[in-house]
Amino acid sequence: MGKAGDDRRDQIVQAALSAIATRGVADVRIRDIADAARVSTGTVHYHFSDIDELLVAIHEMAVDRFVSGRREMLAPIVDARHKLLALAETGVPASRDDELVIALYDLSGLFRRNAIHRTLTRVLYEQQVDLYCLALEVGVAQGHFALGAPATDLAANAVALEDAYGLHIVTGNVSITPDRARKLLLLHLAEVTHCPSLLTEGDAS
Amino acid sequence: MGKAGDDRRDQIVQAALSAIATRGVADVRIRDIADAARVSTGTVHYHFSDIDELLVAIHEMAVDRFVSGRREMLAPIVDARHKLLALAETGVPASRDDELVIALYDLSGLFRRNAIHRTLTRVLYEQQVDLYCLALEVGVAQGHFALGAPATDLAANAVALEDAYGLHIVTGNVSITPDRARKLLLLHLAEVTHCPSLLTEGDAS
Amino acid sequence: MGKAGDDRRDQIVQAALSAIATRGVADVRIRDIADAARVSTGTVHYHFSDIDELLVAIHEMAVDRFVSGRREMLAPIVDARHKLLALAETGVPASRDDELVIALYDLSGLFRRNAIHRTLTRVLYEQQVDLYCLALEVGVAQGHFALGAPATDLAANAVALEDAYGLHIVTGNVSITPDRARKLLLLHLAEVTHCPSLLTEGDAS
Amino acid sequence: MGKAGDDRRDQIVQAALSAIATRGVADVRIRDIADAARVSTGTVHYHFSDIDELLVAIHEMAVDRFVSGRREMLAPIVDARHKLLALAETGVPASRDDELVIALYDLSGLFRRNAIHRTLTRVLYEQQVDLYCLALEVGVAQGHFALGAPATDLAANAVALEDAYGLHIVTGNVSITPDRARKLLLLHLAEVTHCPSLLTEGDAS
DNA sequence: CATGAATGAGCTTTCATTCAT
DNA sequence: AATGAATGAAAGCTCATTCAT
Repeated sequence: MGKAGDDRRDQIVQAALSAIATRGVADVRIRDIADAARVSTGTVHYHFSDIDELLVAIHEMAVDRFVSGRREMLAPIVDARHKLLALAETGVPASRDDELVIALYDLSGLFRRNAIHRTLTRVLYEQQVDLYCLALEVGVAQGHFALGAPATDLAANAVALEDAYGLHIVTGNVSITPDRARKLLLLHLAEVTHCPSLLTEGDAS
Repeated sequence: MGKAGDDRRDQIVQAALSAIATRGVADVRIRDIADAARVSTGTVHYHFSDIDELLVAIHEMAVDRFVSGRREMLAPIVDARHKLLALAETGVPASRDDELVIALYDLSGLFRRNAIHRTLTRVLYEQQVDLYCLALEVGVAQGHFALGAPATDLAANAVALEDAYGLHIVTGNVSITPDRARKLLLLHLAEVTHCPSLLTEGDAS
Repeated sequence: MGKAGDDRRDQIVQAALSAIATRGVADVRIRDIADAARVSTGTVHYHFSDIDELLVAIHEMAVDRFVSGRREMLAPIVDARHKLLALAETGVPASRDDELVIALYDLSGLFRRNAIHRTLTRVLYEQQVDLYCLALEVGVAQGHFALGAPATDLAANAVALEDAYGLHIVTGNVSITPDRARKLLLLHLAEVTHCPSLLTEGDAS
Repeated sequence: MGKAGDDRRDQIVQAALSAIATRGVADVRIRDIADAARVSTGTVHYHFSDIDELLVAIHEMAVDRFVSGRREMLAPIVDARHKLLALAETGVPASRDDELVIALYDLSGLFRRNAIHRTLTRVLYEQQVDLYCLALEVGVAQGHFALGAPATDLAANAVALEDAYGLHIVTGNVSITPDRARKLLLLHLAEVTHCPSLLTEGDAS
């Protein structure tokens, strides 16, 4: 019983993510979401009492998926340099059509409506920082990296770069292509870790 | 006649900026803008036949003001280190209530509605990059900085940091205070310019 | 089978009466009735193909219960003065929470939707008049009452007083408490029957 | 400015009264009211932020009109017997189509939604009692009436009869015609004032 | 028989837009 | 130029009703 209901909820949330990526939070209508989920508007309201509840659910899902996605990707990698390369690879949206990333930026703008959006945005940020932090510290332990500042600070900057370039890419800023964004991120990482091989391998990949 | 009309237009644009900062683009209504400008909704329509025209005007004004503001601030400063410090100082919103910055982030999200918003966002970005670029190159010429990568790339990263931290600050992410954001930005600048004095003076200020 | 089905019908009708008393006919939803009956909305529809059918059933039950309740109460009483006292006692709702009475007033307002509600309201009224009429005529026969007008007219007025005060009580008119309503009704009865002992015994009870 | 706006408000309230009398509070829609007032639904909302605010305004107007109408009618009448006759004449709706009375009964049923409806109903009741009270006391002073109970109690009963018969008339109870209701009310008044001439004159009118 | 997820017609409400003043 | 009352299209939301299970 709960299973089927949850499935339908997930289906709607997933459709809503897509609808938001397409139209933007400011312009998305229940009907767009219903259409994308192939259900009626009544069904959307049956599962979410109002639109804000749905928006929160979308934001939660998006954050979850982004966080767990990267964490799982990172876990099996042993060499910290490869961890960092993998982070750089996935930290920048592959294209301006990355629905998850587009929605994440849009939803963060709802912080005025509901504080949960603020919290989710902050949690997402902190999780990303933690991922970078871990990779940096492991790299130091492995003797690959030498840090000139606390790992936390360097990690914070790395995530900030991801965030900013991600925003430029999804808003279609032609100055910033995914490739260039990734290169600039690696440039930063190579510099602060004093590990030039990041650049070489980054190019190679 | 044109003069008075322009004044009224400016008044509305300024009020709209404030209204957007308060309610968010997604939720702002003509009525909010009219209220903030102390005029009627009819007057808003008299000066802006459709709302997108108004949003573009706001975006243009915000970009203009931000760009020219920083440029003028920077012009009289001779020492590149001081230029950089000044950039770092003003590149991060002083508080989460910085209406200009809040509106700029919000308006960039309208790129789907009208390509002008995309262009304006890109122009803003490039202008900021240029400012940093100039400061870096002057610093090299003055013998204060030694760059390990093209000035453009380093400038791009600096602006990206500004952008990301600005977004976190205005959305109320408590992990990122203006002070910490400024410190992290300076950390980056000191590292890539190999000019540690940026940190010292940054602390002192 | 029919037995069990009738039980379920009764359960729903009873729940609906309660739901109407709580929310008012104007605002009651099938969902409220289903909740009160501890069944699903589907079950309500299974037993009552449309809502008006249910409302009629509720009205019928309420009228039946009210009429038969008073009739049974009255039957074993011999002395007409006690009959009248008993009528006065039960003719006024004991409190503003009397669900049966609340629902009866509310349902009478549905006369526009379905003429049966009009008929039921009239039948209820006439039955009450008959009860008073009988008591008055028995009292005359017993030599306790002397009527200055036809028993029907006096009975009509008595029921009218019951109705009006009942309405005030259930709508929460603080000017009219159950006690005061009963006293005013007895005042009227004592006067028209020229039987002052009604007042004395009324006070004593 | 206020004048025109108030006129439009009054027009809508008046139309709403009519619409409620026609369809019942439970079934009336904003569209019905807008149609009756010959305006758009938007205009109704422009003047009344929600439907409850409008319902309260209607109730207030109905009570005002009913109270002041009877008070003005009564003022110039000197003889208390004529006052009473006039009250009886106007206290019972002339027909089941009396919009003011229909609406008053319907609106009193909204006490659950908003306590103002309860208050208004009570105020209406008390005003009517005051009117009867005055007439009774004047009659005593003029030597026409001899009361066997406090004027307040007798007045309360008179208003209760009005209320009950009014309700039966507007709900279309064929047992109770306006003429019969008036006769029964006068019967009561004649009895409690010990002034049989009320009946004679009542018949004559 | 009973359920409750799903539906969609129909309602209230919002709000950009118009226009007489 | 400026107003704000009025509009009505468009949106969110409610809820009676259906139907597969």
